[in-house]
Amino acid sequence: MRDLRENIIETSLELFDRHGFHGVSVNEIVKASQTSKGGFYHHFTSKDELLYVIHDTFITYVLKEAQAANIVHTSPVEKIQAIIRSFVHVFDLYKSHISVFYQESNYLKPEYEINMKGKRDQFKHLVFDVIREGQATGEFRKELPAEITGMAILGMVNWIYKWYRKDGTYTIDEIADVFTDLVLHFLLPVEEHVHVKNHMLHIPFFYEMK
Amino acid sequence: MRDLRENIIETSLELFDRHGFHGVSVNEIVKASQTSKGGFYHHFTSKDELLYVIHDTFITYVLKEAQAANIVHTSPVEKIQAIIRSFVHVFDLYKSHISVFYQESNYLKPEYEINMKGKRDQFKHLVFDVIREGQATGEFRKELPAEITGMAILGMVNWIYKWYRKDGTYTIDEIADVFTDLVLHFLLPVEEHVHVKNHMLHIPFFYEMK
DNA sequence: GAATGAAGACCGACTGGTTGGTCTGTCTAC
DNA sequence: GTAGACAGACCAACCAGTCGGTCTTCATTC
Repeated sequence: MRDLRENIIETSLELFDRHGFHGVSVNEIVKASQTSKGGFYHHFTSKDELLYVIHDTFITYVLKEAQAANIVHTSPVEKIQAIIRSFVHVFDLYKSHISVFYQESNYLKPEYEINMKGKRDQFKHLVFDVIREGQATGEFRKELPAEITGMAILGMVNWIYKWYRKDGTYTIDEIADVFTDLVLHFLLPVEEHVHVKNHMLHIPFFYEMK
Repeated sequence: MRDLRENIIETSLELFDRHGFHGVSVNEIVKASQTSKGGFYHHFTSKDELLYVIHDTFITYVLKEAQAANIVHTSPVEKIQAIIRSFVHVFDLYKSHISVFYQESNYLKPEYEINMKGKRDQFKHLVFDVIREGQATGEFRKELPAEITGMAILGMVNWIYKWYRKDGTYTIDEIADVFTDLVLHFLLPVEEHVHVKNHMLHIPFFYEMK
């Protein structure tokens, strides 16, 4: 029980993940964290603030990773691969944060919500921009509407929180491999696929199988 | 105010969509529906049952559509197109049902939850099976793991509820067009893309543009 | 190096308001 | 006259948050 604040966050995370934000009362959090009402409200101004802190932790991480990938790499093909890879990996690190986030984010008080929405939008537009950039250079199929295609990517990755299990059949790396492959297959023009391996950051695990 | 039961369902749907299941009390539902506690509990045994009814309405529809598509069409390419198309279209019909469903389904009492999970799993496996079938006939890329690929499809489509607006830039038909195109691009072997138009149920709207 | 005191960490009984659900009863239709 | 449809006062449970108080830590003073 080193740091009570951290302890409360982790305990609530488990509880929220299992029963949802509204399925857990402050009293239950307090009991599970082996502290008291006083202890809780000493560290958080409200139950809502706790929710906000959970959200912010993970979304700040995602955004930073994506921005880094955007700077490190130059070609859109590499960028989109790196973004998907790091994005998918976040689910390994912050699975319960993300579950809570998507299940409860619409209950956030306005003052918190504005902050969150900004970061989410930044990330979304980063993805859109990479797609548009790839279309401009001719590396990606020009006929695809960038917004719909972008939302397809965000959707398939975000949905991971619903089904991914750390002890499941596939590792997060394998999922990242497949997702990157799927996305490149629909982004790249058909003629380009012959050369696709030259662009690849690494060869997906399933290319040797079957 | 013909049928009070229907009235209550539709009113709550609007309220839940805006404030979430937990953000709306039975008293508020009752007031908005211009009835009383007695009226409400005459038609529903609990607030949870109302949630269940909302869930069941839409998921039963999705499943029926997909099963029909699975029977009507014979080739996996056609099947997957039809399933995606009908799946995407559900968001036009049942947007608020679906929002409530994904935001609150984990609060469902066990007795309701079991029923729901069964139908969801049926749908999921239907998608998996179509992919495996296509791989068996050689129409789809054999190297892709069917489960991950299937979850990618389910994810991108399910995510629609987060961003689709009836009065948005793109119609639901256009979204279905793009999604079907994306999916076929990653499912079909590269060599097959030259012939892809022969398989297509219809030409996507964006193929003529740009 | 003992005494002082102030600030932060934490405790838990308590409160005011709300919630889902009940129950008695009335009003209508057949 | 009986059964379903609805009304609305009522209730126990519970909830997030408060507040007066204690215990610990540690810099400051003599």
